[in-house]
Amino acid sequence: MGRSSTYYDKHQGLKKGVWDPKEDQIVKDYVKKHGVGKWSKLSRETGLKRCGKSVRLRWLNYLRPDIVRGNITEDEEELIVRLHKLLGNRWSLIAGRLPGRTDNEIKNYWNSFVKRKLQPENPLEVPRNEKIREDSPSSAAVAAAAEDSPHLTENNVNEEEDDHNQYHDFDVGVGVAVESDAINDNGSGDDEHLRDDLWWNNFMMDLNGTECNVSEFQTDFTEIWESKENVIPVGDCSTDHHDIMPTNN
DNA sequence: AAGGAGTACAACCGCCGAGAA
DNA sequence: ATTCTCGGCGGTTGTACTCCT
Repeated sequence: MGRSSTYYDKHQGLKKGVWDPKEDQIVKDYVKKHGVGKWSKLSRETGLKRCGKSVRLRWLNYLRPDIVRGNITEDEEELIVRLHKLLGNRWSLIAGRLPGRTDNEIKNYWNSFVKRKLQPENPLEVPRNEKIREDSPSSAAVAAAAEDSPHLTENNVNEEEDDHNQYHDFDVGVGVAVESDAINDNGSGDDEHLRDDLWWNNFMMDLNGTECNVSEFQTDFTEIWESKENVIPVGDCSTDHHDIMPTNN
């Protein structure tokens, strides 16, 4: 899947393309020892022939221990649709509300699946390959969201995004709350949570001043998550971000 | 069985902002 | 004050895979 061939950037002597298991292990070992961040330093010190950006991407999208593998669940899909309605293409922020999911994964998911479903001419058509996905997403959920926001069709997503540009001043660097032991060893994991919560708090407060109705938004989540079993009740928005996620059994 | 079309997703690219030098 | 480096983000690309005809 993805890019198949490995090749070298002759200008910089950097390797590109698919990662092999040895490279993955080097990154894992380094992070375990030194924590995340300083990706360029990682490359230099380990002799990994990858640029820092590439290493960072590999870690965030594939190697992180808290990554959730598998298909997007119905619950997650509902959340994605509603968060996208609020935030637009702010994938890192959306991913920050879906523990274990990456912005890349959500972006791919949206581009390949949800947007197609939101097309008004064929909103509920099931894609051919959906049979492959064991827990295929809920068409009803997406259709309902499309009904809520019929302006969110493929043709005008960019216009919608302009409406969200008002949020660009926020600290968006808190998108993903990393929870691995390695990160906590480094002392940054808890801070990440705190900053995440702070951001979310600010976001909810600022939302009050926009055309989006924050109380309506909160009601939506309450209805969604409290209607399911084993859901932690939605508290105020200063609580941990897991407060809107069902517990895992 | 083979070829074409559509899909999933890993990875790259370009831009931007923050902090260091 | 300016330049450089690095990390982060969203957009896009490219290929393996799957299904349909």
